[in-house]
Amino acid sequence: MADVARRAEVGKQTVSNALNNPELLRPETLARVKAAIEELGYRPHTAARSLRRRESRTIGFALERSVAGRSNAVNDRFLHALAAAAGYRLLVFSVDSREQEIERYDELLGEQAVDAFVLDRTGIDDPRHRWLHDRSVPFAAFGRSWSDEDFGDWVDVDGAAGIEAATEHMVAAGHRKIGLLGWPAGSGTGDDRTEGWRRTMKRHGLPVRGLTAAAANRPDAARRAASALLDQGVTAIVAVSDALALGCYDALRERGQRPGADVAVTGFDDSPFAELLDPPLTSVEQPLEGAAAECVRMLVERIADPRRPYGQRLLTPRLVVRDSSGPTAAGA
Amino acid sequence: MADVARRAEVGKQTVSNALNNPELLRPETLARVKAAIEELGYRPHTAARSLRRRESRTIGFALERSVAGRSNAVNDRFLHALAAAAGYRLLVFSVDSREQEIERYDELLGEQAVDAFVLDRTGIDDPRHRWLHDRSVPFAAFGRSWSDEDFGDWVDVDGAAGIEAATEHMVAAGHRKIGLLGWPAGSGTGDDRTEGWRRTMKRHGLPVRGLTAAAANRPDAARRAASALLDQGVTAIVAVSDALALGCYDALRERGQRPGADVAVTGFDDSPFAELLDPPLTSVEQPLEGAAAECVRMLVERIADPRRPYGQRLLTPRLVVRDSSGPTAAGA
DNA sequence: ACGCTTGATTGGATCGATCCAAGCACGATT
DNA sequence: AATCGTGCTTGGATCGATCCAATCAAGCGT
Repeated sequence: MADVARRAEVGKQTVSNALNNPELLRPETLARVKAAIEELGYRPHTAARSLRRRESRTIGFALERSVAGRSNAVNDRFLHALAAAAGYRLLVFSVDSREQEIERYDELLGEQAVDAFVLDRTGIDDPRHRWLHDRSVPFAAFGRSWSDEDFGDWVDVDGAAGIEAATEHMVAAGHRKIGLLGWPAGSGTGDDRTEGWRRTMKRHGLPVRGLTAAAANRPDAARRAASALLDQGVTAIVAVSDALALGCYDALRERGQRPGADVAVTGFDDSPFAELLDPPLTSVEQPLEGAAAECVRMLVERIADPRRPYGQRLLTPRLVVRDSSGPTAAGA
Repeated sequence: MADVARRAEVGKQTVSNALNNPELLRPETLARVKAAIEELGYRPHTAARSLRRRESRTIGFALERSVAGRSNAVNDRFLHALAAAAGYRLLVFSVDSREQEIERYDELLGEQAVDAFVLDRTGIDDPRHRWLHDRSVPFAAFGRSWSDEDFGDWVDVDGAAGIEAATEHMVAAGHRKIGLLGWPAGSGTGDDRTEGWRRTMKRHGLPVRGLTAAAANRPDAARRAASALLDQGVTAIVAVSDALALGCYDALRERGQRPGADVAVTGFDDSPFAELLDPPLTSVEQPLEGAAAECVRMLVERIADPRRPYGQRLLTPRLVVRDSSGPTAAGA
């Protein structure tokens, strides 16, 4: 910095102002300083700046060990968008469990290596929210806070609205007997999505009784559950995950039928394999980039004003229509 | 730190030594300092340490924008393992192109925010290697350096060995006419994998002529290519990607045949959906954790001794056997 | 008992950028 | 023309940990 100051024939403080409060400088001086910075390729030293400012301008994000069976590809786009957060760096650390995650929070905060955290995969009565709240650490969660005391800012995808879009799509294609393939009751996410189907059916005066089945994301269980729905004579199945939709494919093939042609099928998540299937799977795409951007926005606002009330935001996902849900209306 | 020193009744330098050169302290003093650190919950300030030591102990990793069609789930496990690198932090930043990636390198190095980089998805004549090499920036690549001048340390998965394992598995099950479903020639990775099949077939004195087909990772192209192989009367197909294996599934079903039962199929990458398929897909699993660990190991060694010769390492992947490749030997 | 060596401990200077308060120049006002 | 005020610029102190050189205590041999 001293070199830049000398070259621009100003004091070092003026260089600092040129970077942090450019409006304080006379345009002419500012230009001279900027030129010197450019010529010398000067960049402020991160550590020195953090030390003096008492902030790291870094966001921490915990990467949990991949859980088998649970789709992790979701993280990928989200992470990319998070990393693109303007003005902040992203420090990624890995944890094997919830408890370890909080331990690492403690470490990183103690070392002042991060200013805030972004949380992922929130659970029921997630201990992280309270821990961070109690210490007034800024954080934003991707995934709603499933506890009664609604600590913290969060963004989530409106699963009900996503399934609603899928169901509407089926209705518009002429289907009337539309089954829902869900997860066993009790998971907040799954119940939320199921509710989207139920309310859409009711709005259209369509039947819901006996038209739901549930299974975990395993191929055999999903196939059996889908089979049970087909036994009810449904002409369309809305699944709450792509893995479950895959079970529908299997169940249909078992009967010599074809997804899309004989029975319409939709999934959820728009996994990478959705477009690789035959027929390609219609699925609900999560707005991960939007969610990441919203997390960062909330974080920035919270850092600016730590006392503002907590905010929440639901993002509406988008239905990606492919061949598995049509093109022919099967309900004629 | 001053507080800790006061509490332990020593000078601040002694506290520093307790952390960085514990062997310099009398055991008794060390214990007293450690106790004080514990009681006060003291943690060294990252920025201050970086400033003085002139190193950040942070590794940079560029996350490229997800390319549609290309599996990104691979990154997930790799990233987790990278983040677990002992003694180093992981700074993730996002880039949209190769050129932008180098720009960001320049920025981060200028700010002294990172000490080294880990590279991913290396390409032919990758510009990053030379750029980093010219500036003597420590780096390690996941993916071999495909250029003649072999700049840089790298680790890669031995694709040929992986396909070899898959092919051997087929041979052991009694198959003799084993087809290879590859990518169009010209991709280093694809050609390497194809070579693994060829050499295994030759070693066993099995035919290779007319038993290869190629397609990109798109469902229709893959299905047609797989169909061509089936026309040749193969009893087993080794595919160089899971997406291509999916094409085999489709081609078989078109003929009323079943993967695993009628014709054996294997894929590559062990994508999350491999075990969701019906039948579950036998696939070659990449040792991503090992690759990440090896990258970090190489990086640490290079930082310790910047002049040591560049090193390379090939890791052998593991075949995950599921139902698509058996259980019945079809070659009888 | 004394000096000497070894080993642990101490205070002071330093890394690079920012904050603070004081200084200077310039233009406007009377 | 002198004074005042505003706005830009300046040097000095500071953030927290580490490096350096000097000091101090203890242990050993003579």
